[in-house]
Amino acid sequence: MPELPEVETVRAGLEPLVSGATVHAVTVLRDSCVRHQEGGPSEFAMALTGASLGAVVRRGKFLWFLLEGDGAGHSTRGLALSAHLGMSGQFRSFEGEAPTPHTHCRARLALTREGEALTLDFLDQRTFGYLHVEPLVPTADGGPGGQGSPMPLLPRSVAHIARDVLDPTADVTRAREALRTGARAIKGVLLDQTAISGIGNIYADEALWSAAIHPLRRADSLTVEESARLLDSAREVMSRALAQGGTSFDALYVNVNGESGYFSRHLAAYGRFGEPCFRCGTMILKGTIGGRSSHWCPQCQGVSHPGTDRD
DNA sequence: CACACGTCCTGGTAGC
DNA sequence: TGCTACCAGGACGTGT
Repeated sequence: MPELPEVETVRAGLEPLVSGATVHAVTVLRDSCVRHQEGGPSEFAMALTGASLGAVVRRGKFLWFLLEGDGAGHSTRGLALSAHLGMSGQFRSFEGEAPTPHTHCRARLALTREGEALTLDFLDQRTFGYLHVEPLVPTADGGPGGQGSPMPLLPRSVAHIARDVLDPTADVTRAREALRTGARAIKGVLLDQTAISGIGNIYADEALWSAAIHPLRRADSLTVEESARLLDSAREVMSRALAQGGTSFDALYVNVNGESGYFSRHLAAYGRFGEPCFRCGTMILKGTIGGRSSHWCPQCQGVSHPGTDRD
C-alpha cells in the first residue's frame, strides 16, 4: 500500500515526465475512479482536455498535478488534477504508441509533450484510489502547499489534511501536541491524517515499536517526551523507507503489493506476529485496533494503560 | 464535539 | 478440484 515514501517516489518520478505536457484525450475506463468528480466522467474529461500539466505536488499520501493554460474553451488556472492511490493505485507511462490498457487500468490520459505522444495510465486493482479535477484553495498558514509546490495553495479536498511527517515546514511543536491530544488510542491518532499526515497502518506499527509505545495507549497519556520520541521515530522510519524506496523500484512502477519496495523493507513489527522482537526476543503480538490489524511487542511496548493496567 | 465503526472493492488464500 | 467465506487496506460518512 502506498504510504508517504511510495507516493513521494511516484511524485518525483512523474514530475519530470509529465510537467509541460498537454492533455488531448481522456478515457475513463471505470466510472468509480472519478467518483469525487461531481459532474462524473464527462466533466472530468472536459475539465482536463486541453490543459497543460505543471508541477506535481504531494502532501502526505495526497498527490496532485497543477493545471496550466486553457482547457477546452476554459481556463484551467486555479485547478488541480488530484490523485489518491488508495491501496493499490499506480501510474504507468508509455512513450509513442500505447498498448491496450491493462485490466486494472481505470483511466488513461493521452498527452503530448514536445510533439511526442505520451500516455499516462492510472491503474488500481482494489479501486480505493481516485482522480478528480478540483479548485485550489489557500493554505491555512500561508505556507507552501506541499512537497514540490511552488505556491501556498492546496486542492480543496486536501485542505483539511495536516502537513506530513517529512515536511520541513511542519510545526513540530504542534505535531507533538496533536499526538498527545484526545482519549483515542495513539495508533488511531497516528492514522488520522488531520493530526499529522503520511502515516499508514504499517508505518504506524513501525513507529510505535521503534518508540517503544503501546498502540493502545491513550493519546493524552503520552508525556511530552514520548510524543517527541514517537514523532522522531515516525520521521526516521519514513525517511529510511523513502531512501530505500527511491532506489529499489522504478518510480512509476509501484507494484500492487508494493513488491518492488515493500517486501524488501525491513519491518520490525508489522506482519511479524509470533516472531521474536528484535529488541528483546519476546513474541510479537497481533490484534485489531480501530478496525486495523496491529502488531506490537508486549514486553518493550509494555503498558497500554499506565498506572492502572499492565498489558 | 469527539470518537467508533461501517462502507467502498478486489483478489489472494484458508478452509471445507 | 471447486467452491465459499474471509481478510487486507485509506479515507470518509454516519451513528453514538
